[in-house]
Formats: sequence, structure tokens, C-alpha cells
Amino acid sequence: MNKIVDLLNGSMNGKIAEIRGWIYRIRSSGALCFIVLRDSSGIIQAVGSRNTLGEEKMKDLVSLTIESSISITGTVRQDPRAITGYELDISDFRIYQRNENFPITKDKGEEFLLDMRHLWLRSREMTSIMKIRSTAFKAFSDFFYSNGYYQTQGPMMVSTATEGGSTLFKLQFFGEEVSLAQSSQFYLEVMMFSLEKVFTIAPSFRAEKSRTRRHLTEYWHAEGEAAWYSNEDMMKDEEKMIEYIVSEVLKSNREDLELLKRDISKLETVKAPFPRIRYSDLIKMSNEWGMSLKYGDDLGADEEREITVHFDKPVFVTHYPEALKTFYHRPDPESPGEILCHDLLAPEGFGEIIGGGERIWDLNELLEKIKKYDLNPDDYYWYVDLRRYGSIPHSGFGLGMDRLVWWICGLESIREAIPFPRTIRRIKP
RNA sequence: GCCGCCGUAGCUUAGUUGGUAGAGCACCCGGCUGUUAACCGGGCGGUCGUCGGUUCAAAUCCGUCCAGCGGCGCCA
Repeated sequence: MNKIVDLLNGSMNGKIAEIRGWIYRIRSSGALCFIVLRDSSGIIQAVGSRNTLGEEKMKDLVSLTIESSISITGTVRQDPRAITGYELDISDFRIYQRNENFPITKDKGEEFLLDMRHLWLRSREMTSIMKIRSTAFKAFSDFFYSNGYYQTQGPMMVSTATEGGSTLFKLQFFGEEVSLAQSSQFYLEVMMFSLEKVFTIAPSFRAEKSRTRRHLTEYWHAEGEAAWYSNEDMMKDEEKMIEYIVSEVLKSNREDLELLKRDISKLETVKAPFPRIRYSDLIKMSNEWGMSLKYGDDLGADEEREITVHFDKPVFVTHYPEALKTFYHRPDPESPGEILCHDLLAPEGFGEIIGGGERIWDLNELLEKIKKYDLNPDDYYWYVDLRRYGSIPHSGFGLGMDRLVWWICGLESIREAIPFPRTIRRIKP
């Protein structure tokens, strides 16, 4: 048994091969029939002729439908007329399943394809995106493993909010109301006290009623937390991590990027270090670029888009005003009113893919912040305990893996970057 | 939550100043020895999202509800 990709490099030319997979295209012209077969490695055209196969078998072959499963034996032959440069002269075949008509044909709308996602995932576009996604997930883990981090896991059913109260998915837990995790950050902070440097890749759930091309209600959140790290230390790991993931995709998925018509030159410039811009400086710069932002304004999606087009690589925005971020961020002792945090904005208008920074590690400072944000300290007793017993400076980050894949692939919507998107109006398939 | 857009055959859609619905794909039948989401001939397929209103007459104008998409906010 051969993989299709192995028939396309010339080494099998003139030899007998057997491949199996699914019918990607089928056309017949009387005594000839052309089948483009697909497997996970690629596509190749196979040619059946009545003269070779006989009337009966030819009829069997010609009447097959898109996505029927079949194995084909034949002779590999180089032919410029074939879609991938080589084709297979069919000497024999075995049908595994003869399909009813496949629901997906050409000219399908986005909504229909989302309903048929379980079948649309077989398309060449989705296959390429999923291969790139696989590379990205592997590269993320590999990077942190080789930089002294341990992989760990937090719970997905939680009783504590990380960010705020309004965006939680509630569910019943033996009579008690609990919620789905919005982030594993607090649990990573716990694990940090034994493992020092930790990372996780887990789903996060947000019940925000977002209706944009960059939001999912269930997304894959890649988070890290590192003991003794400053904000700057954390950014250094992150930029190397992003550079590594992009370089791994460029190495392993060049053909996939080409199939997606991604401008590869836009990815080749993604090399550390990335620019770091303080929020206050960004406000000044943005006014030179014609935006009317004043200190204290949050960066909206339009502003992010406008900012990122001035750079050919991702850019860190640091030192936001305290009021713009949540309670656990550590204020900068050297710059009152500002916090030691960073967002990473992906270029070409894709915008925020990482949020991170230094965490408050002083007990009283944290307790004051909890009070100031009108939160109940009892809900956070274990998080507060971390500041009670051997507290240390530390930093962390959260990366939206789907947003990363969305940007690397240059996709229209983040829904294309995940196999089974969950949005405000989609829970199937 | 706020703002905008859309809904016509299984799918993608055309439909003029209101005059009674047209195409491509898919599907079925037939043809074709080099097709590239082939081509040629024939066939099947519509409560024009729902309910109501205006009118001699509504896919078209008005209102309602339903469904979807996008933008903002929130964030990754």
C-alpha cells in the first residue's frame, strides 16, 4: 500500500502502486474515466479505460460518486495532463463504499459549509489548515519543553471567575452552580510553585455575545506561567516561541500555505525581537498616524488594525494604564498608574493574539485590588494563599491558538482555523 | 447589549417603474478515448423565510416575527 504523496516524486514512475482513499473528482468520457483520488497526503489522477477493465468493471467505476472510498492498483506514469503531474493507469480496484450523492458540490455558501463541517473538513483547504494547526500545536509544546517548562492541566469546571462575572458559561454541578473555565492562568500560578515554569493548552469558554471574525465562544488557550520572570523576561520567551512556531510551519507546511494562497513573504519576516511600544508612546505615535486617541482610551479593533500595518512583524504593546486591565496585573513601581503587562498584536491587521504580564505577588497589594474591584476575597482564597506562602515575582501569558492559526494561514474568519467552531449561534456539528 | 445587511429550486443566484418566476450546479436518462469542480442533448425540481397590510394585481411597497451574516463593545 502506498501513500499518494509517494507517487508524486518520480521514484515510482513506471512501477505498480496501490493506493486507497476517497474520490475527490470523477469524470467520464465514454470509454475513459478519470478519478482524482484523495488521501491525507495529497491527490492524484487515476485513469480507467474500458479496453483494460472490460465493460462490467468500467460500469462499476464510472458510476461511483464523490467521496466514495476505494483502493486502486495501477501503473504510475508521469503525465503533464494530470493535475499533480503523475497519474495511475488503473488495472484493478476495490470499492469499500459506494456513496449516495455527496451533499457538498461547488458553489456552496459559508453557512451551508458550516452545517456540513463534518464533511467539509475533507476539503483540501480545510485539510491544509488542519495540518498547519497541528504543526502549530506541536511547535508550541516543543518550544516550551525545550526551554525548561513542564506541561500541566487545570480544571475546566470551576467555581471562580478569572476575568469577570458576565461572560461565564454556567452549568449545574450536583446542585451547585459552577462555570466553565475562561482561563487556566490561576491554576498555572498554583503549579508554578512546584514546577517553576509551566504551560498548558486547554479550551477556554467565554459567553460573550461577540459577533466578529476573531471571536469564538470555545477556543484553545495556550498559557504559560514562569517563576522569577519579569514582564520583559516573559516577552522574550514569547517572541522566540512565535518565531519558532512560524518557522516550523514554513518548514513543514509550505505547500499548505501555497494552497491557501498565503503570502509567505509576510511570514518570513517574523523574527525576534519584536518591537516593544509603551502604551503612552503608542498614543503619541497613533496621533501622528492620524488617529484621535487620548491617554486612557482602550485600543479598539480599528486602532489595532491601523497600528499593526505600520510593522512587518508582531508588536508588543506594554504598560497599559491600570484602569484598562483586570485586578491581578502588577503595577509598575517606576511608573505610577501603569501596569507591567503586554499584549502582542499580529501584523496585517490581525490584532491581539497574546495577553500577558507580571502578576501581583504582594499579599496586601492583591487584597486591596480584590477589594477595589468589588470581588469577594473568599472566592479567591486559594489564589490569595499563593501570596501568603513563599510568594515570588512571576509572569505569564495567554495565547489564542485559533487566532494564531487564523493569522498564520491568513484566513478570513477564525471559524476556519478550528475544526468545530463554537460561536454565539453555532453548537453543531 | 448597540448598529448595519441578507433570506427566491437541494446548493449558488437573476428578477427592470408592482403585471403572475429564469439560469448555473447537483440529480435522473442518453452521447463522448484525455478530462482538469469537462463537454453536448433531454428530463426532474419553486407556498419567492413567517404572519399580516396596501393594491385590480406583491418575490417586488409597508409592518411583524423567525433565521443567518457582518461591524462595535468585550477579549485570546
